[in-house]
Amino acid sequence: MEITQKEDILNKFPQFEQPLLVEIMAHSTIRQVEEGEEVMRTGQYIRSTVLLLSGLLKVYREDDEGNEFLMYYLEPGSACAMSMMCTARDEQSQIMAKAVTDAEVILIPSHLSEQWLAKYKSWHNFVIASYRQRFEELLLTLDSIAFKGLDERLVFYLKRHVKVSGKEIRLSHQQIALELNSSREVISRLLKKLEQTGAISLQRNYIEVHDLEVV
Amino acid sequence: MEITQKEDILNKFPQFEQPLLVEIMAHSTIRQVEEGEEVMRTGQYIRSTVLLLSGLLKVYREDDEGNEFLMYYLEPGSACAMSMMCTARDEQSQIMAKAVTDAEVILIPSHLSEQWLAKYKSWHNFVIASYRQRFEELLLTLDSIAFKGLDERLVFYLKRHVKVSGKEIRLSHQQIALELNSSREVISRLLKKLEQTGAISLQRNYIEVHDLEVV
DNA sequence: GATGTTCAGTGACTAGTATCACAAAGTAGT
DNA sequence: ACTACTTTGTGATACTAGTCACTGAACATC
Repeated sequence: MEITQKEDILNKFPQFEQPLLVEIMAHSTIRQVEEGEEVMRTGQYIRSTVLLLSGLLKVYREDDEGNEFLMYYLEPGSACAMSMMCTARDEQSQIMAKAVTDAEVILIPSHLSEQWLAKYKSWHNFVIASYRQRFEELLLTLDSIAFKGLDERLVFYLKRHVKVSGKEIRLSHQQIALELNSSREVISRLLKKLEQTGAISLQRNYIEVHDLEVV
Repeated sequence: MEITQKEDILNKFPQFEQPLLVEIMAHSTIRQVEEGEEVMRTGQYIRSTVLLLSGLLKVYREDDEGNEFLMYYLEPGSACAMSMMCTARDEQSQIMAKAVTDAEVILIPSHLSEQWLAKYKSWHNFVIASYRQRFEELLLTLDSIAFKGLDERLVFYLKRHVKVSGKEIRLSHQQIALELNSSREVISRLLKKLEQTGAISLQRNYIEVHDLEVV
């Protein structure tokens, strides 16, 4: 069991040097997360750095009235940037993270991930790269909300979905509306339009993406 | 001259340990920036970490059509998080930064700011804290765009302005409209409404904020 | 103080999105 | 196959914000 897990970690994080992998194995815990389960909640205190080993997480923001919007997805081999920034003094999470599929996460105690920054070059690089990637993805999300109409945002959303989980999207219009902080009817109408151009085809709880570039 | 500057730096960054201040003095350059001047452009390669010594910078995002929206302000004693993330491999800036007032910035060569992470605890903490603060501010901006109407966004904008440069706001409606990616007429109407509630009073190129909490 | 320029105020219209109400289609359980 | 439930489709309506066209006020320059 331990050996398989270690190999798994090595597979997902090949850039880590051997001694770091050993430390990860020795001091971190692996947690199984079920589809739909919340990995992190707004306001929750963070004591661990979260790495994703398998599955898919969505990271999103939620306001007081329960509205939400998607920030980005986390794929295996990546880390929750928020959990890395909350190291030192028991800070609170500003975001929500939920498992889109069953997933496995590695939890590394904050004080260790802090130490490793100085100790392991590969860890340090990984952390900086994670910050940067998340920041950039956040900027893309921001752009799409600030500058684009809902039609373009929907296309952007679908494209992102295709990238992380393929051309067969199993979501109801309601779920999509929620993640874009819009309403079901509007999403239905826009999807219908996309179907008419031939970019996608629609069935119940199912969207098949043909070509979103032509739109 | 050098001595004054060194004391300035110490004043703005009291958390830095003495040897670090010495290094900053020795290896960084100070650049005077005039009001309205661009400190950083989207797509520009970044070779320095930027610290703000005096004045006020606005950091914003711009799209292909020249639309923009404000991400946040940088005040003296803070750093451009983007410039810190672009260390290693000559990355490009994703953002614009412009001087709102005359300003002085410290430019630290990227390779040094990288080294200092391991060498100086205070630098390391400063960098992490900067990431976190910018990330949080960005999330607030994102919230206001995603969840709120323009009226609330305007109040949010005015509040932020009061925080960084006081209750007397010397801006035209046009400039505000630009930063919120809206149009002049709409901003004029919303400001008028705020004036009617007594929250602000309006004159040409001038807004005096009385109390934005009541709104 | 006449003139040109920038800034602000306002009404009319339009486009995009949200909301409401309801119908139709698909799915699951019995 | 009947029922209950979920999902999708669609028209009518309302609201927010953007656009256009124009007016008047404040300021600068000469």
